[in-house]
Amino acid sequence: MIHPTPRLRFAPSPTGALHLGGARTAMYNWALARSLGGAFVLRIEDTDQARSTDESLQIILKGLAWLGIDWDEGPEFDAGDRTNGGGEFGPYFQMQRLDRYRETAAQLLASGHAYRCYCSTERMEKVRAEQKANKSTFLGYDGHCRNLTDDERTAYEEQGIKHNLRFRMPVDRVIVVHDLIRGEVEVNTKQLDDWVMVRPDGVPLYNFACVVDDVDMLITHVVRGEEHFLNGIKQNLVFEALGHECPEYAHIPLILNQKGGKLSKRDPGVKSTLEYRDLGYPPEAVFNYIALLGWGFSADRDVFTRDEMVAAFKIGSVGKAGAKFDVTKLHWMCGEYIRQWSAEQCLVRCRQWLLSELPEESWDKHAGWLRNVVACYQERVQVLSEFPEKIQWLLKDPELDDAACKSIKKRSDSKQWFKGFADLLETLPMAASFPADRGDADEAVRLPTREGQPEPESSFATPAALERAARQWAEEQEIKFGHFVGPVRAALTGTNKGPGFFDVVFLLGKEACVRRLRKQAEL
RNA sequence: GUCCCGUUCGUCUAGUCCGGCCUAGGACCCUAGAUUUUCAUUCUAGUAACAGGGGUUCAAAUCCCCUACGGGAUACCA
Repeated sequence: MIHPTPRLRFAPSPTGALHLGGARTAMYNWALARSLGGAFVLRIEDTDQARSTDESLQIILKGLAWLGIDWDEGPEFDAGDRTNGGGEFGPYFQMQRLDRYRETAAQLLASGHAYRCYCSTERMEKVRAEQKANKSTFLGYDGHCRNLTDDERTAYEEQGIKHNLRFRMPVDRVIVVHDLIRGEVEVNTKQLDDWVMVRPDGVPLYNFACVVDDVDMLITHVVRGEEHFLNGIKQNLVFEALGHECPEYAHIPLILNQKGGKLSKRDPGVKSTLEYRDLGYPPEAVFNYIALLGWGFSADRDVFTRDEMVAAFKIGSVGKAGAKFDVTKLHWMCGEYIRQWSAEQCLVRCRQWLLSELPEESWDKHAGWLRNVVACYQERVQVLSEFPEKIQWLLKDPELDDAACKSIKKRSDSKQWFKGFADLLETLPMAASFPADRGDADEAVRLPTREGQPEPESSFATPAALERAARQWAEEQEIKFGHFVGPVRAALTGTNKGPGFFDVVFLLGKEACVRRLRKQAEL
C-alpha cells in the first residue's frame, strides 16, 4: 500500500474564542503533522453564518500564532517572524467552497445516498417530543421523507415548501471504526438518524462539508475532540458513498474544569488563549502545560521544548480519560520558563508591563537599571503582569503594609537606626534615584547579587560596597545586623518581601533611601 | 431513555497493548528541614493512589465480567 503524504488539519469555526481545549486539539494535530513530516492545514468552518465573525477568526489565528502553532496552508497570517497560510488546496474558508458542496450533494442525490426532506422544524420538534414522551430508545428523524414518490415530492414543491438534504443512513448496520486513541469501536447505525447535509438555503452542515473538504484537501489524519466521535461514524459513511477511503481518526478526550465538568467561559482560570497572553503567561509555558493535559512527555520530565514534543509525540499515547485543568501547575510552569530566560531576554519580554508604569523614554534612558530591576524579580514572578505591582516601591514612596509595620515595631531602636543609616548613606557615593540619571551605575553591576560572584568595579557604591559599609557601621553601633535589616527594608520598600537588602538599597538610589528613612524615623 | 468512552496519589501523569523487573515512578500542591538579611529561588526529606466486587492465573494496576461514579453523543451548531 502506498503511504500518502500525511496531511492534518485543524478546522475551527470562528464563533468564539479559542479556548485552551481547542488550542490543545490544534497542537496535537500540529505535533502529529510535524512528527510525521507532513502538512498542517488550517481550515475555517464558517458555515454557521449566524454565529461566525471575522473577529473570532482573528482571535483564533492570533491565538495559534502566539502559541507557536504555525500552519502550512490556510488563511494567510503574518506572525511577525514568518507568514503562515496560503496553499494550493484552497480556498480554506468553507463559505468559499459552496460550489464543491453543491456538486457533491448532487452526486449523492443522484446515487441515492441523499434525499430531499420537506419536513418543517415544527414537525421535527413534535416528533422529538413524542419520542421523548414514549420513552423511545431512538431520538431523531423518523424518516418521513425517506421514500417519497415523485408525485409526493412534486406536491411539496408546488406548495413552495423548501427542502433540505438528508443523508440516507443504512439501516441496522454495524460500523467498525479504528480510532488511533480508542482502538476499535463498533457502532450500530440504529443509533443514528438520517441527518441533514444541506440546509434549504444550500449551505452545507458540518458533517457533509467536512468530508468534502477532507477529500479535496487529501487529509490523512483527523484529530479532534471526542464530542465528534459519532460524527466520525456519519462521515465514515459519506466517505464510503463518495468512494473514498476514510482518514485515520483520533478522538481526544475533553479538558475538564477543576470540578471535573465541562470547560466553560465561566470557569475561573479557564480563559481564551489570548487572555493568557494579555496576562503575561509565557506562551512556551502555556504550550507546555496544555500538551501535558492528556499526554505524558516521559516518566520523569514535565518541562520540554516544542521540538522535543514533536520528537516524542505519539497520538496513540494520548490518554482516553479527560484531564482536569489545574491553574496552579500552569503557574508553576510559567515561573519555570521565566527563570530559564537571561535577564536581558526577560527585560524584553516585560517591556509592555514596565512601560505601563513608566514613561516611554525611560526604556532607553534607564535601560541598565530596568534590566537590574527585572533581574531581581525574575525568580519572584510567575506571570509577567505581576511586574507593574512589584516595582511600585521603586517609583514612589510606598505605604507600609502590616508585616512592614510589625517589623519596625518589633525593634525599639528602629527609628534611631533609620536616622543613622540615612546619615551613613549620605556619605557614600551612591547612584541617584529614578527618575534621575543614574549615570553608569547599573552598567557594571549585574543584579541580583549572588554569593561567590566576583565583585564588580564601579565608581558608584555597589551592593557589595554598601554591604561592607553597612556591616562596619552596624558593628560600630553594636547593632545586630540581622535585627537591623528587617525594619530598614520595611521603611525602604513598604514590605518584608523582595530582593536582597543591598540590591534594594542600590536600586532605590541615594535620595529615595535617605528620604524614606528620615520620613519613617520621624513618624 | 439509548449508545459510546473512561476511572492509578487532591491534580497532571509513568506503568496497562505483550500479567511477574511495581514494596506503583515523576511533577504540581501541601508539610518539615537546609541555605539566606526578608521573600523567592535552590537543595533534602515526608504525606498521599491502582473506584468497588467477582473471576482467570503459580502470579493481576495490567486480562474477563458486574456494579458505582464521571465524561461525551443523541441539532436545519461545530
